[in-house]
Amino acid sequence: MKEITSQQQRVLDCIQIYLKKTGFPPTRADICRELGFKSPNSAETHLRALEKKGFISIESGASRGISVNNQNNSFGEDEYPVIGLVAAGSPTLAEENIERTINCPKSFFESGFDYFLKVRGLSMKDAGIMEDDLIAVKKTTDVKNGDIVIARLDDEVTVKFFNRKSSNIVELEPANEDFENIVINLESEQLHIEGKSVGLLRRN
Amino acid sequence: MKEITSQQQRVLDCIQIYLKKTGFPPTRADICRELGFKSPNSAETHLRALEKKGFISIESGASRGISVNNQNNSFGEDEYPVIGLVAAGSPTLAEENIERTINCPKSFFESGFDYFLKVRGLSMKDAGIMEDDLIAVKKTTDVKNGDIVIARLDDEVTVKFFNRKSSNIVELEPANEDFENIVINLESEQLHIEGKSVGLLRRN
DNA sequence: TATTATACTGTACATACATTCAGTATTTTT
DNA sequence: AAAAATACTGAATGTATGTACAGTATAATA
Repeated sequence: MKEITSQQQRVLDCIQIYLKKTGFPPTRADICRELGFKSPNSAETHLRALEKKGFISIESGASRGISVNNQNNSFGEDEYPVIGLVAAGSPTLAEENIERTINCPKSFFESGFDYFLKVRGLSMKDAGIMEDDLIAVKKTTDVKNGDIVIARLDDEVTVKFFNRKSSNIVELEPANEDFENIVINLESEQLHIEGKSVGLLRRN
Repeated sequence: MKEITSQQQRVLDCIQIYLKKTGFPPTRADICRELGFKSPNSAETHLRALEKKGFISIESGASRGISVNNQNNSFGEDEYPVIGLVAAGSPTLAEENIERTINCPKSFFESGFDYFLKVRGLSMKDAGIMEDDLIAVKKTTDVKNGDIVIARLDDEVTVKFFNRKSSNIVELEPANEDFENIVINLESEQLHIEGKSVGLLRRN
């Protein structure tokens, strides 16, 4: 996506506002009226520039044939992948790990998020995380004590409470008395923090 | 909103699919092509019928000037109210009970839903429902044993498992050993089923 | 320095489109 | 039994609209 000029941005905004207001795209004349242009060709050239830069698509010959391209990321407008909590291996966004995608507004979980993780087992049940729940995961290594983190030890991926005991000792704590704390000595073991939970989605 | 005929529904669906696919509404000719009509007037009359019944609006003279009216309820396209679980009184959609609204696709929870209910207390914690969780509630009285229902007894509203023991006896079962079952004799007590849980949303 | 992109005005024209009129037939409502 | 709504075909028409062509001017690249 190339750079956009301020005037082109005005035209793009105009299209989106018009769409929201009326439900269909503007004509060249509509854009001129909204932005004060006196020639339909002013709108035309801006539209062609926006098309060339990939911000919009224009259906040739069709009246009002403008559509705004909203593919900001590779997963469509608001499509987020659902990844199964595989016992071995990191939860990657590789296609073979994606069970499906869920359409969900970007701002749905406060701090933004990157994907859904489907939970296996009941090790976090006292934290209200049940089997097959979808955890909204934000990819980050910046975690604090008490955060629910997605952690990888060797090839094992788990969801647990994070608790740094000292500079070298981290405990991963389940929320289920049937499970035991995992104590990790960072000097002898490798711990990867894949991200943290910023929300949860359950569908009955 | 008046009744819609099956053919009118096909036209309405056609408009929405076309919109999703192209980003702008169809022309009369487009509708004919999609649905196999041979005269643009077939589309025209259906559009006028849909307009008359309030399903769409038509901007006179404008090409592709069709917009779909999605104000089924008073909360905008995809805005769902969040209602606090008030100890007394039914969870109504009265404005004073609405804490805020959440933007969320209509199809987000499988069977559709009507509002979010903010949970108070931990009586359902073993079912993974924690304090301040938002339960997606579908307004219905059609509940089965094992459903998580929003029930009202006198002026008390609770979330519990539903269990009909006999034609006159219903038990509302918490998911927490610190709480006890509520046994209701329908002959002597009034039980209102406000709806049932079709999902859950938690935001950290 | 030449060229390309940006940012317009203004005119013109073919066609994409909405819309009306004239029919036919079936079903639903009054 | 009459009237109105539904569900079409087919033809005709005015205009709404995309788009090309001819200019002017400034800023950004090469």
